[in-house]
Amino acid sequence: MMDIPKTYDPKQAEQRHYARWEELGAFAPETNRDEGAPAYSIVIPPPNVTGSLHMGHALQHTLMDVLSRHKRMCGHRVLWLPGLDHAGISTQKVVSDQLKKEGLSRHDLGREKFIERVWQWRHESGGQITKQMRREGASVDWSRERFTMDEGLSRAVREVFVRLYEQGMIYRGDRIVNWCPTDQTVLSDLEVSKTPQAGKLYYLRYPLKNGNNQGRYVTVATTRPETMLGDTAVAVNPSDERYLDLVGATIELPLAGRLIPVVADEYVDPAFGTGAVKITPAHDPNDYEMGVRHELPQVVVIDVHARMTEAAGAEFNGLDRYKARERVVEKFEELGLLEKVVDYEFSISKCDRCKTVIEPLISTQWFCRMDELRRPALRFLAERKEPRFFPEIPYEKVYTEWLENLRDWTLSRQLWWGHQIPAWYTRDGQVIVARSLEEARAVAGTDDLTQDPDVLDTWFSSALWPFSTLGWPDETDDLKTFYPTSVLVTARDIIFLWVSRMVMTGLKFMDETPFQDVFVTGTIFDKHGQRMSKMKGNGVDPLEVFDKYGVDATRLTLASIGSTDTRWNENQVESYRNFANKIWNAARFSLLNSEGATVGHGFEGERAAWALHDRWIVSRLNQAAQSVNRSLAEYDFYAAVQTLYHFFWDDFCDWYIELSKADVTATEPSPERDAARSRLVTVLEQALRLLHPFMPYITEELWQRLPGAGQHLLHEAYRGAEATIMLTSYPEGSAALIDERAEWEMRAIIDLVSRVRNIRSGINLKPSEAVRVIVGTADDNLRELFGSAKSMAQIARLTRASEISVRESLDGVPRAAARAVLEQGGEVAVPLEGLIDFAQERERLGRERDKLQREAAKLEAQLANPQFAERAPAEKVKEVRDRLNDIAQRAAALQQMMEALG
RNA sequence: GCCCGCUUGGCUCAGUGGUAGAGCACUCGCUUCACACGCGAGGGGUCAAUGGUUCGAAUCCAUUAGCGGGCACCA
Repeated sequence: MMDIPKTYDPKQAEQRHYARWEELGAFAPETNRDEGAPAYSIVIPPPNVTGSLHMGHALQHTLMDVLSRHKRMCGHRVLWLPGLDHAGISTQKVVSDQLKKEGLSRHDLGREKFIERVWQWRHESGGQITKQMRREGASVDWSRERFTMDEGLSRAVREVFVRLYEQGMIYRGDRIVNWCPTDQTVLSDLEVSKTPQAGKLYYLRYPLKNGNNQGRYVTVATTRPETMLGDTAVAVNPSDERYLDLVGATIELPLAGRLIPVVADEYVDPAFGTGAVKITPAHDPNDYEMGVRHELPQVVVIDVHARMTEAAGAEFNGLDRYKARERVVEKFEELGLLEKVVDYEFSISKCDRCKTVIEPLISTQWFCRMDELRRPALRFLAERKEPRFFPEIPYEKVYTEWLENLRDWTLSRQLWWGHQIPAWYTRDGQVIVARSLEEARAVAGTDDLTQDPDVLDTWFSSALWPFSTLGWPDETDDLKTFYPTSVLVTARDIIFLWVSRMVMTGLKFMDETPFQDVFVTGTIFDKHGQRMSKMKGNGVDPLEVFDKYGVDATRLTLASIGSTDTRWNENQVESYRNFANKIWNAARFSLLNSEGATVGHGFEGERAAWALHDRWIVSRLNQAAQSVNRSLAEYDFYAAVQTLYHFFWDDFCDWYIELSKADVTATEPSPERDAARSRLVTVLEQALRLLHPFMPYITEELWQRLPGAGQHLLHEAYRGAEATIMLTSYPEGSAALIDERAEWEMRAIIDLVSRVRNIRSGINLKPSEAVRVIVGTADDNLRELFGSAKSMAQIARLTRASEISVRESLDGVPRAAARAVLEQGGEVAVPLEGLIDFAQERERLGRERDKLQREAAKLEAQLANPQFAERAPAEKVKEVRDRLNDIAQRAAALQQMMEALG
């Protein structure tokens, strides 16, 4: 306690406390011994096992940790469950790339060996992530850590798949799908994104066959000429008069030589292009639909590698799709069938992961019908507002609209890493969906089965996360206690991919929404407003920020970001680093003067007998506590941080510590000194508790050093646990301890002190130069307040005054004095013989008076408006009238002062 | 194309009907016995524009502009 450094070193504290908390089991819900404690649970959005944590993760984790620590201190049985996602495509890609460097492909290893290799990587990479989370201070229960490929979760995946299949909601079939030629797998609609593309629109002439149409042609417009080789019709709108006579006619498809019909379909927009559309059912989703409507054949001319097939004709067979495009256009030109080519901007689907242009292909895949799943989700939102979105705008609407327009979900992926689809095929093509090979064999009556080689979309297992992690399908205690979870905290880009699907499966299998609230975090951009990304290399590494400013300061910055989109601003972190240092030094002062002090003491006896600043700080503390609790209940993290920051810095440091100093630093030991010191550490201890969910490390570090801090301070639910601030009770804020009178009185003192300081500063007085302060006020209460020996000593100390005198007015004060009007009534004068520039002083007073008069004029105008008195609430009218009186009084006082200056 | 959000001091952001706020930056003065990552005192904004509703608008409505986001099967 003798040698507390002047500067807080975050690293020290960060290294010590996390390991201890973990050892104590303080993160586990079992630490709570209160049988009746309400449960509070959060499942973490499992980070991809391939990734390292970025600032977005740090943001989410900070918010979840604040909530968890807060609720834990409130005595809830808290479970924050950590885990990782196997991230099918990404992970397979990472490991494949590693193999590539060794000159190998996954096929060289074979499926089994490859998967072994992925597991190996999973352990290395996963360790990095959990290490980072520990650094963040995340109070997750590591004993319940889950991975989406764990046996338990895999079992849940199979169970859900089988049940949905049995109910006809999962089916296998041929459909046109999004195919990524690079990743060699199908993708769901959510895994492709449309990007604008500057391209060309090619106008191709298709000659008509048939007798009387000889020599005529139809022109179609297309962005993908190479697909014409797979055309099986041309469509026009049935109401399009230009083409009325053509419906039913036959076209001789150039290059292919195939005969194809002209069909009529409402889908065609007569206003676009030529009003005639080429139809390629095998390679375009819309054409596919139209093909089904008109029973058109499907000619597959592009394969899974985006190369032309044999069906495209010998001349094109094996060509890359873009090469084929050039060739087709050349050919049309040669044949005189290329009408024109125009520049055209359109959007194109790309694979989210590798940015390859998607090739729509017809393929046999597993799908999930969403209708029955989404209906309850929409109903729960409409009828019960579950889940509740924070912020409600825009996310509730975005979520609803997506659910309303949902289409079937493509479940299968042509990968090796993931949950292999629990479907087996007999030699004669029978499909058996079962929970295990044994079950499948029993059903099939044969051992001669082949399992479907495909795996499930990663998001299929994620969709079950809130209950699969708690032991489902078994009815475990955890499931009963912690489902549904309390809140989900996540980034907005996975509301569809993940949140909505969890809601749907939760309602389907647990009959309850998996979380009451969904808090959507903001997005952190770089300082230019660009999204942070690995590719751009503009990301800020949380670990570097931790190293530079400390975890607590970073957490405070992140907490105040909350749901706001914001540009990363290091200055903010620096200012919170300074705040941490302020806390450190406030504690340092308290500890350097703590002999004889005990936390929890010093506030004995009638409150009315306490000193003003003690009543005041207790009032402020309780106001702050109430406010923080209220803010957290609404997920208003920013407000909570602001409250804590200003309570600690402004109220506690700037005023309370200063006002306590005389008593606390008395050189002679005395019961009074002990009591004052106890009060100081008691308030500090409460403040540290309030700060703890946001700044776990520094608060623990300091709390451990407080005299009298120990097990007896723990929340009763944690009785018997080792002493840690983590398990103390969170100050609720008691209305009974809020003292309006003390706050009014302190405002008067603060105002008086500030006025005198302002005067001192205005004439550049050295701190060492003492002044005389004369207060004049007709208010008995104020005279009593300022005139008490205690107050006079404190005011003198804070204003560096040699003498304070309090009177009924400033009459008789020498002309050479700087004066100011007090907000709560009365005036103050500081005699400054020889130091005062009368003209300058008059000017200063005049400026202040003018300002008041301008405001008074506004208020007068308002009162003069008869409509105002008539229509505004009486309470408001009175408020304005009172304020006007107050301002007028002050302005008059200023006027008098100016006159007194001569 | 449709839908949504944002626009507040130099910067990053709070504020959602009744006196414009914070942090940083800036100016002045301070080695005042916790802290210069500090202390004290200041300056700075017609709240994007226009119109409307209202006794009263940064706040509600409409339009416009700029920025950002989501959705969409227009070849």
